[in-house]
Parts: sequence; structure tokens; C-alpha cells
Amino acid sequence: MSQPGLRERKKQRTRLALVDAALGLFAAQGYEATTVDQIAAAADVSPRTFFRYFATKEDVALSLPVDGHEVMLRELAARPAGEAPFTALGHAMRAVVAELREGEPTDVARFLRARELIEVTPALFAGNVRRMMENERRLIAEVARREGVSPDDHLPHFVVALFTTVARVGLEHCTARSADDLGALTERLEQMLALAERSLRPGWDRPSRQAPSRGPAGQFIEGSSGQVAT
Amino acid sequence: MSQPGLRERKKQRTRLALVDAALGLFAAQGYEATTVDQIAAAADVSPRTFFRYFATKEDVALSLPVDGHEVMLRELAARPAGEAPFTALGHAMRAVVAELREGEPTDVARFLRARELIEVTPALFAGNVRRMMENERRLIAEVARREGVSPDDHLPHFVVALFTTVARVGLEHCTARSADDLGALTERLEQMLALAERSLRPGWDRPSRQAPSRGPAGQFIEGSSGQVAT
DNA sequence: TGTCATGTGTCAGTCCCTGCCATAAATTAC
DNA sequence: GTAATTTATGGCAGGGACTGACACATGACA
Repeated sequence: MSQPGLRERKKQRTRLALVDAALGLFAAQGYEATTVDQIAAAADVSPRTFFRYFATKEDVALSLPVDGHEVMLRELAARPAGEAPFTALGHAMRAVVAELREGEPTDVARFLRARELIEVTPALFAGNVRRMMENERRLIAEVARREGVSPDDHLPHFVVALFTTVARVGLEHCTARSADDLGALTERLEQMLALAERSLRPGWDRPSRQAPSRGPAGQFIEGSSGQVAT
Repeated sequence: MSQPGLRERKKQRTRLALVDAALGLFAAQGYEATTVDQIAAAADVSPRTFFRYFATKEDVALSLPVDGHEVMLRELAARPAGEAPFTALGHAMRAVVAELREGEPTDVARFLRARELIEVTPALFAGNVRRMMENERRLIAEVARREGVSPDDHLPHFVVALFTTVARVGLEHCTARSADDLGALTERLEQMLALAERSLRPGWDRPSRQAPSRGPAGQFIEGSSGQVAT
């Protein structure tokens, strides 16, 4: 049951204590109004120790979403090889939400509190976007690998950037209405995903073997062959 | 010739001096390795004065792109009313580049130096994205106004977010290859814009008068009427 | 039990950024 | 042209984020 030693469990506990203390203080008095000294005091550790767990004050608030990014990447790698990139990204994201939902309800609550806070605090919002974009590079690499194209190719960049944008807008909208449960969150996400799917041409996210050199004519050719029976 | 008084001109000069000093030092020794004291000394002002011109160290590096955002919004508002949102955004961006190109060559050089720096420095990159997303809200409001829909509507959010994503990816790609002149920059931008246009269904960025309630069937109906002759 | 590795606390210090007050300069009024 | 008013600047003190160095304490392991 307890593979890790006492030492490791203790570390996990103080880490969680710091996150909870921080989230509580941030919610109570705002992000920039609370000092790391306060967080450390609330978690019963020295301020110096705080920085041994989190590099910056931002990190303690963003650690949960960042964990989500890791899961996202892992799930993407687990998608079947034949799946179209955008579809695979969508399913990977659904898997992330599903994994969270299957965890402890206290974890879900913590996650939603963090999301709410990030959405409300500009500094945290920016920090989150930054990490999302660092993750973007890894997602691009994975998509490029799946599609067998160069990581420098435009298409994976475009596909991944578009996907993260859709996800971001979905999350934003979600908090605007209600962030009390994961249900509303997933619903919004599905809505945005559907909107994207509706707006894009079939086969847009795969390299067209017969690249149309240019011109408005010839567009109807794309996606007409090979994609039907995946 | 000189409408503003001596006072105002002096302010503009020290502001520019600060930007140039900062850009020079950042390029020479890196962003986080240079202190605002150094920048202030290089511009012959006190550190305290620096913060009277720029709220943060970030701001001095991001001031030029932020000015661009202002121009972008202005140009968007000047686009003809009938134009489709995504098209209007594209033309507005072209106008921004054009305005820059018509200015002094020294301004262009400064701008490109700032862009290069932002691309290379994660902290600045994140800060820039943050401002872009603050600007997004204003762009959304303008697009919503143009289309006569609520600012809370999904579509303007989606359209603007997608556009800024395309622009961002275009700029990223640009610096990856060459950022020495505006030509390469605009070319990349056009490339990405074209890719987006190719990937999206005609009429995707306008509210469909006959909203399909739901269901996978019925998708083929969209865009089949009215949009051909824009 | 004793040795080793590792997490923690204390301290000093740097840098970013801010409020406050005095001074110097430019603008305006007379 | 001088006086009064506005406004930019500099200096100073201080708070908060973060870091390196050292000493101490606590789990891990033989």
C-alpha cells in the first residue's frame, strides 16, 4: 500500500499542506495580498522550505494544472496511431478530465479551486498560459511523431495551437458561468470542441498528400480519399 | 512641427532612451541578468524615474508590441462593416505592419530587436502573451459589435482567439527562420493566414442564421447557401 | 547503533518595486 | 520679466520575492 518510505510520504504531505494553505489564503485575501511567509506559516514550515518545494509563488497555485499537462501528454501518446491529430488531442483531454473525476473528491475540489483562482488572477492566468505554451512544444513534437512529419512543420504547430486555444476558450467560458462541478466544465469543453469541429474542413489536420499548390479551385478535393475508413 | 511643448518632447526622449538602453543591455547580457539600475544608469536617469515611465522591467521590453496592439484595435474599427470578422482581423494586422513599414527605419529596427528578444526570453514571451490576451477582450468586443451579437457570445471569442493564435504561430515561425526584415515577417504571416483560411469552412466566422440544433447529421447543410459571393 | 544521505531552519544578501518628501524644471498667470 | 503653479525628477526607506551558504535534525540503511 505504501511503497514510498516515510520520508517521501512526509514530503508529499507538506507539499499538499503548502498547496492547501496557499489556495486558502489566496481565496481569502487575494493572490498578491498574501506573502509566502504567510503561506509557510500556515503550513508550518519555514519560508525557505517553501521555495524548496515551489520555485516561485506562482508555482504553488499552478502546480495542479501543470500536473494535468503531464497527464495530457501521456494520454495523447496512448491514443491509437491512426487517429487524426485533433481528434486524438480531444480524446486525450477527455481522458485527463476522466482521470480527475475518478480520483478523490477532495482532489477535484482542490483542482476547481485552483482553476477559479487562476481565472480571476491576471498574474496567475498569464503564468498558466506560459506553461501551457511550454507544454505546447511537447504536444507538437508528439503530433509530429504521430503524423510522421518534421517537428518544424507548420501543420503540427497549427493543429496544437488551435487545440490549446479551443481548450482555453472553453475553460474561460466555463468559469464565467459556473465552476462548481466538473460536469459543467466538460460540457463547455465539448461545446467548444464541437464548434471547432463544425468550423473546420474535414481532414484539415492531416498533411494533404496532394498539396493544392494554390487557388480557390481544387479545395473540394481534400479529404475525399482515404479518411473514410479509419 | 513641434506641437507638444518642451516638456513633452523631453519625456518622449527619455522614454526612448530607456527603451534603447534596455534593449541594448538585454541583447548584450540577457534579460534577467540586467538590473533596472543598469538600464537607468545607461539612460542617465535615476532608477526611481525608470519606474515612472514603466511599471515593471517587463514593460520596457514589451512597450513596442503593446503599441502595436493599440494600432491593431484602431485599424479593426476602421474596417468596412460588411467584412467578415476573420478577414477584417487579417486586414487590420496587415495595416499594422504597413504602418510600421512606413515609419522611420530606426523604428522598424527597434521593433524587430524587441520581437527577437521577446521570442528568446521566456519571461518576456509570457508577458507578451498576457497582454495579447488582455487585448483579446477588446478585440472580441469590437467583433461582437460589428456582428451585432452579444460580447458574451461564443463565436467572437472563438474567432478572435483563433486569429491571435494564427498570428502568434506566424510570428514564432518567423523568428525561427529570419527576423532581419519585415518582409520575411509578413510573408510568414500571410502563409499562416492562408493555412487557416484553407483549413476553415467558408462562413465559419459568422453567426449562422439557421443554427443547427444538434446531431451529427445536418452538418453538411452549413455554408451551402449565401456565402459564395461575399 | 553508527554512518550516511537528505530535508529543514537561520541568516545574509540581491533585486524588483513603491510611497514619501524635497528639489528643479517648465508652464502659466500677472 | 517676474511670480505662482504645475509637473518631472532624485534620494531615501522599506517590503516582498527569491537565492546561496552553513548548521542542524531526521529518516534510511548497514
